[in-house]
Amino acid sequence: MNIYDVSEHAHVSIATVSRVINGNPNVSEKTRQRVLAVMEELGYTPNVFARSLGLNTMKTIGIMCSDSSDPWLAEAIYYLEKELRSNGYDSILCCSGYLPETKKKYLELLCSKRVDAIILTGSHYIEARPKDNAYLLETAKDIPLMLVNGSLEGEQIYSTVCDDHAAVCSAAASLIKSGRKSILYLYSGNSYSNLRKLSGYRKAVRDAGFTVKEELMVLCQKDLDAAMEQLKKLSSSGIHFDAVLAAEDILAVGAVKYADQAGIKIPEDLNIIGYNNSILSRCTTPEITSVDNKVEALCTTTVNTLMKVLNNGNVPAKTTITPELIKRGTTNF
Amino acid sequence: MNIYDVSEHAHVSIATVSRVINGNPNVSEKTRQRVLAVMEELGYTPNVFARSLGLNTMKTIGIMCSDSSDPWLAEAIYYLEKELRSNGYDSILCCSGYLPETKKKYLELLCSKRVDAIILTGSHYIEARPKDNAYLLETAKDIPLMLVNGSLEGEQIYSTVCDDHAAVCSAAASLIKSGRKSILYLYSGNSYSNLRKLSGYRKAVRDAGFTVKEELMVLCQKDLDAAMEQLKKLSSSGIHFDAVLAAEDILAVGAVKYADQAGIKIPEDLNIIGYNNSILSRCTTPEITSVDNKVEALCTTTVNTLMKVLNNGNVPAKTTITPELIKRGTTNF
DNA sequence: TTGTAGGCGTTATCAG
DNA sequence: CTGATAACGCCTACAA
Repeated sequence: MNIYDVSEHAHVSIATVSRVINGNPNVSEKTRQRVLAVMEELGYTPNVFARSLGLNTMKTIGIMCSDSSDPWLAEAIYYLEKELRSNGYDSILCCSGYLPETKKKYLELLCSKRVDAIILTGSHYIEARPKDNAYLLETAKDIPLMLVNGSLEGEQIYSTVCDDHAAVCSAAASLIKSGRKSILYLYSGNSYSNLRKLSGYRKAVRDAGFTVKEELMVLCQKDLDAAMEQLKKLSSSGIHFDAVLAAEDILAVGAVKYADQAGIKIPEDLNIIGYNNSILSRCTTPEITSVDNKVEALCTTTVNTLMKVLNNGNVPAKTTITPELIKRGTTNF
Repeated sequence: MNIYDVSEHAHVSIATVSRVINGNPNVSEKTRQRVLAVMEELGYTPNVFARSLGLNTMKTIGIMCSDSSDPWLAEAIYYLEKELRSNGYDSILCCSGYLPETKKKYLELLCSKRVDAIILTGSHYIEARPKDNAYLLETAKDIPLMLVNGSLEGEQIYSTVCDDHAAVCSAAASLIKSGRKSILYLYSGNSYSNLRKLSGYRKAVRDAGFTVKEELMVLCQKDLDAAMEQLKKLSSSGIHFDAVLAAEDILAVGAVKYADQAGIKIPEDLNIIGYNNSILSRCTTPEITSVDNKVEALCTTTVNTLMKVLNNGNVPAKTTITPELIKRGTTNF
């Protein structure tokens, strides 16, 4: 079942059938109707492979992320796919994990599939050392690269980010203003975004005239139990804190459970702020104050930008979105 | 940059280059090395579009789900993509929403993309009335359809399901055995899976010699606040219950929060069981006893079956996986 | 072991 | 407005 069959049944050439398929106006209404009728009758569908070969595009975007089961990334993927599809694009999903080698390998794999562009979702793709990002610049010579919540400068690289630095800085400032003296900063990695958040924390502490204490900035696995254990250990080793500012909601949940077990009152004796405003922040009692970093806005902006790029439009290399602090029961300001 | 360029530079025919690309043994080692060197030097990558056209396959599977940001579906997608990729297949993601028309529309869309098979993820694709599933049978005439946690009989349709009926039945039985008299069953839809769960609940109640009360089987939006409000309303309207068996973890979280607010003690005065054993079940205090319906096993089994199908192997039309009750703090058995 | 030639199903360019 | 024909890049008999 191909274009020849249709052309035969409709008594026209394949060129005319092709014109009908592609909405070319240079076809008489009568012919168009006849061709459409035959296509319907034969149940004909154009072969996308042949079309791709000719046009050298499949109208498909690669969506890369480290782990699509992560709630934040899952939500991002949802919005990206939806937005891309409404623009007529398919999405090939590719979970790369967190290792540099596999990230590179999968990026190349996706490229070899000749996708029209690749969206790198989440902050895990940008490393602190420029040389670790070199492969991205290399890939971007071939196809556009879109970063969601990551930032990198380069030809054909477009970033849409949430201002994590400002968000953490302002959250920490709020805690300090409400009387908190020792804010524990809990984070789970050294990605660019994590470092930006950390620097936001440092700034807020300095701005308030306090000294930044190394022992109050704690690296911890991105895991509920790990966070609880970490806090328990810190506390019993004599480190005092009256607030926990977490770089991930799941760590904040760990903080709530730690307080529960230790008999510490929230928010009276301990304030807690999470990050991402995910459903996790609403499962605990009290519910967790959390930074909403606007997944949906990040994703729709990314896709809009991409569409302009693919249409050779002029677009900014970087768009910044402003996060918002959602106040709930774990803080008292 | 195509196979002709490579053949020229390597002083061989395109057939030989093609053989090297495809690992055909009928090439002298010397020639192979020369060709490989040229490919490397030119940075040649085979054009997948041309290849797809000839072979009539892109080695791509369509993954359909209603909403990829749902935690359970997100996890399923993660495992599916990973497993497919390790078998050399790409995944095109397609979120269809919950409406019958859009589900049908997107299924056809995916088909027109000539994917090798479609995986329907989650129980939302099977409706109670056979006529509502007719379009699936129709599609399966063209390509294999794999159901993850849904079951339908038909040519080229393969189902991998978790025994939801048994799981709910046994969970309810455990509650009854531990002395609970009035178990409220909270669910959020009328999909095939939901109806199976409900019937498991009914069975357990009947088996225990109790009468099944309609007012104890409550339909509720799949939402935290909706669940809380629903329970509050039921309670104040005089309906008594000493256990909540929820068809979704998020509903169980709602139950915990309801008890918190109403000053009801868990598990002494109220038992709660959730479903899916998602991270949500670990965020509350106490943590929620939940049915683990084995997402990973469901997904790897599905992909394994699919691979056999695509290799014309003989495979069962239906595989059932046994769920497991994970006991935590919201029950006392 | 290697090369030649035909086919996969479109789209696009011309010529009419 | 319509038709013939040449790409698009690869795979694979078949021939040598």
